[in-house]
Amino acid sequence: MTVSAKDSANTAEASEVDRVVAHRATGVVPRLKSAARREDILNHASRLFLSYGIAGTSTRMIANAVGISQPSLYAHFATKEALTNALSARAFAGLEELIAKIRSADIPAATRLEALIRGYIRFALDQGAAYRIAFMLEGPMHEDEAFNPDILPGMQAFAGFRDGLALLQHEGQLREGSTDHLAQSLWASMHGLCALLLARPDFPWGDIEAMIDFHVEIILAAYQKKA
Amino acid sequence: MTVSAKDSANTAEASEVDRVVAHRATGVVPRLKSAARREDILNHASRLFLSYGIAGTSTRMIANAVGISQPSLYAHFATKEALTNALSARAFAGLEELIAKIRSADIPAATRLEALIRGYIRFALDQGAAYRIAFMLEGPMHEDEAFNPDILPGMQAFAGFRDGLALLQHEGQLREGSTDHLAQSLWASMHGLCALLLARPDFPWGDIEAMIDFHVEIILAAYQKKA
DNA sequence: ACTGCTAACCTATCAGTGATAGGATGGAGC
DNA sequence: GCTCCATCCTATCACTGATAGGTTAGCAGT
Repeated sequence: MTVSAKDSANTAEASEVDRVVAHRATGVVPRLKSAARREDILNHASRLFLSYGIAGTSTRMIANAVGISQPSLYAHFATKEALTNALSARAFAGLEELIAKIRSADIPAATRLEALIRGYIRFALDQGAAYRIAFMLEGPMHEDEAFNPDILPGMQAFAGFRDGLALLQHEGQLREGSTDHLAQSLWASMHGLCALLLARPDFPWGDIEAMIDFHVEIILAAYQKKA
Repeated sequence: MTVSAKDSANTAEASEVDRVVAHRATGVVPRLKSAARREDILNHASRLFLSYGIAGTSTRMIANAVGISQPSLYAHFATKEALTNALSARAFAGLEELIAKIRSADIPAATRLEALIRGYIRFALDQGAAYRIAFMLEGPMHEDEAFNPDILPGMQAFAGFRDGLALLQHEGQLREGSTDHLAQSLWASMHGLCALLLARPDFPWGDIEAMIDFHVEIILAAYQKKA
């Protein structure tokens, strides 16, 4: 499957390569300032990751899409992993913003928990590639391994989420107990659905929106303060 | 990080390579019947996956560990993916058995749900490599893609889990509603914790066993029939 | 005990991958 | 017009998964 995916990727990118080469010949792919080129790379990588997966997208495919040589990528990112982490960081900044907005939003406290949960799930499914990078890729093998600061963005977003829960708990909207335990447990419940939907889109889920609604209702009831 | 992992893998395996080469010279690595060799390969691959990850374990590392040449692996498995799937299948047969045992166990119906949940979580954490292969690797990119029959073992285990829930529901132990929705939602809740613990062992989880207990209690209450 | 066949296994090699070394070049500032 | 340096390139590396095709160990039949 990996092979066929790579093959289809190559053939699918072939026309794009031709186009880019043609552009190079006529000088249409201009030199860009570092920051702009960096964004350019991230945009193309993001699109390719969605089509061919992260492992299935080679640095050469990204470079071809951008219209530069493969080694030129390394002027902006030390490794392919750094590139994926940067992509993840950019996306997670959006989630952090969303969570902060919900946390201080002018909506009833009673519906803020649901807004947090639905916001998280929507983000994960919309930004599948970034979400995979932060929370689903093969990371360190042993728990005593050094904490990788590159995936901090995801952790920061989670911290914002936990703070939101702490506030809700203070307002009496969340059930009692260790806030850390509650945050991690709720995180797990949300992540489970997102991760399975992303990893196994071929599973017979039925109506996915209905499934999400069902799950959200159950975990809402589970973590909300008992009436 | 991938690079360092690979490097440490190579150096760590170096002594083993030497040992194997020495064995070859004296003819101590014998020819094995296909089935035995296949099990041999799976055993070594399983061990290596735990240490270096799936992507971080090359076919040459596996072959060296077994004591055969790298191409010889392809007499038993068409691709590396087929090898990992076979490994996953072997492990999931154990989960299926466990679930079937719990389903028909001579324990009170009231505690059978908890047994199912704890059995699933324990299996996922114990058989981390196999679990990753079945439910956490980058799979098909689009939901309309052909269902991959190689990961059937995981799906079969889930089917057994769903049947167990259907029985519990019939006995009045599970809350009402679509059994499929309930099974998928509960699956998601369990998977979320397992997936996060496996993917991010470097997260400050605190006492992991306590975290598991906390999560299990919450989802038990969420899916059990209301008293 | 010899022969022959087949499964098991090997070496050599392939294209593709992430990454590095070192040289070319074009545009901004004097 | 000249210089300088950020930008970008070609050439190459070690390693990966995978394939082609030849070698050999060991068992079956005589």
